[in-house]
Amino acid sequence: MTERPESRSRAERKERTRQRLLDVTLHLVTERSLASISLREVARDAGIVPTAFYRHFASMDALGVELVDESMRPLRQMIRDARRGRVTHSDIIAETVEILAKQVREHPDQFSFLTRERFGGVAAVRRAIATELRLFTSDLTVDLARLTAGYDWTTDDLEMAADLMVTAMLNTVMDLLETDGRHPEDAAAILELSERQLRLIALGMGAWRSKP
Amino acid sequence: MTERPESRSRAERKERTRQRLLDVTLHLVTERSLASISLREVARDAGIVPTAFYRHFASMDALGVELVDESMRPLRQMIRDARRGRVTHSDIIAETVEILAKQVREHPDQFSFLTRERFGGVAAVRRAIATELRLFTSDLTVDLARLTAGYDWTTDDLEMAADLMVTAMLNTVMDLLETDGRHPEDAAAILELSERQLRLIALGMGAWRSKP
DNA sequence: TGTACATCAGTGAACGCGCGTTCACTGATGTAC
DNA sequence: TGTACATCAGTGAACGCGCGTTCACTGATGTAC
Repeated sequence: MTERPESRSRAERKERTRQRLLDVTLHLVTERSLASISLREVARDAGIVPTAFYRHFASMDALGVELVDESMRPLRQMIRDARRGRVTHSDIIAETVEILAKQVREHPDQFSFLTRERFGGVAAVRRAIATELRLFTSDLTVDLARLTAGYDWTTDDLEMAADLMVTAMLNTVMDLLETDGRHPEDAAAILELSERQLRLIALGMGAWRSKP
Repeated sequence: MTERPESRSRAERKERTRQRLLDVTLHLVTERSLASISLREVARDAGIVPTAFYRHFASMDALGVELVDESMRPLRQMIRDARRGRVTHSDIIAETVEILAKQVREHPDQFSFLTRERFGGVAAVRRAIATELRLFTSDLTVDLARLTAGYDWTTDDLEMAADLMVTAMLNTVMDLLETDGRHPEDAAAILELSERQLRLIALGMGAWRSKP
């Protein structure tokens, strides 16, 4: 009845090793860039011999691209939370920043990886992140369209505003990650700053329609 | 009368080699991150033997910190241009974006280095860039204070707005660098986007004072 | 259920390579007299 | 101006190390009969 981990199927064991490789790399990448992490180092930390790495990934770059997918999960979860949140909270901006803070707190390694490698050395990884962020901006544009229904905003203008908001939020994420979690009062100040910035953008949007 | 380069003084020759090391690294860093560039590679490209590198810098990290100083020069020039520009141009935002585009066009390697290593692997370099950017935001805050004289903006709020503008402009820089200069029409679209975003922020600032 | 064979995740030795750093050196430039 | 010595940017051999990748392998798990 009670199976010991060793008795799992070969496929399960392989999947576990693969996941360990991803986890270990994500952990290493919080302190140094992906480009400076070696295949041997990752294999060592995952408890396998370097050559066994190739049973799972063709190269560290390939692993990096997989890691983008995995790291985007909390971001996608964030969008889902945000859309649900809007039903329960009267202040959309405060709610959004709260959700952002929660996701960063719960998945610091993933956000660290994404913001760090966004302009890092590996082209394939950079491209994968850019694509995912564009999808994120897209979703936000749709939400903004819903909120500004009735006003004479063009899709292009909404996209522009969404892009600015995503930029501001990514900057918030990077600031949050730099506080290291050792100074909670710093984190609170950053979140307050972020909230004010988003509010400033929202005010700008309110004034926008009266302009040509 | 006409001295050949070989006849320069020892101090001059040393300075030239040092500059060559910095130039060569800046060029290499546009394609890969600083952390993945080797001392030997830099020495090779600069035309000296690896051991001679130590006559100029204690390590690649030390060279990186020097490079921050050097790369910040176009940014400082930008501020000077922007302040002068305000006398000659009626539209501050259009002028600012023009100046930004000009500086990025003229010094792509420096901007590439700064935006890339801003969250890169070398802690000392990251810190040096953060410090310089904070000074940049400071200067912008002073300018905003001048522009909003008479309104009831607090310094804290001005700093918040300046921070958002700097964030937006850094994002513009990164987008510009990604177009590679091969598609001038892309660059024009990015600059138009940037201008609209800054205008949105300015509108927000106009509406801000009527809020608590 | 038992047997014979196939699969394949992980092993371990070996390779050639570029790395950072040490060291004693060379020879042109600079300085003191 | 000429000579004797000091300085020091750059040289070249050497080192030990970790790297990515190859290869033939092992032995537990899976499959066919």
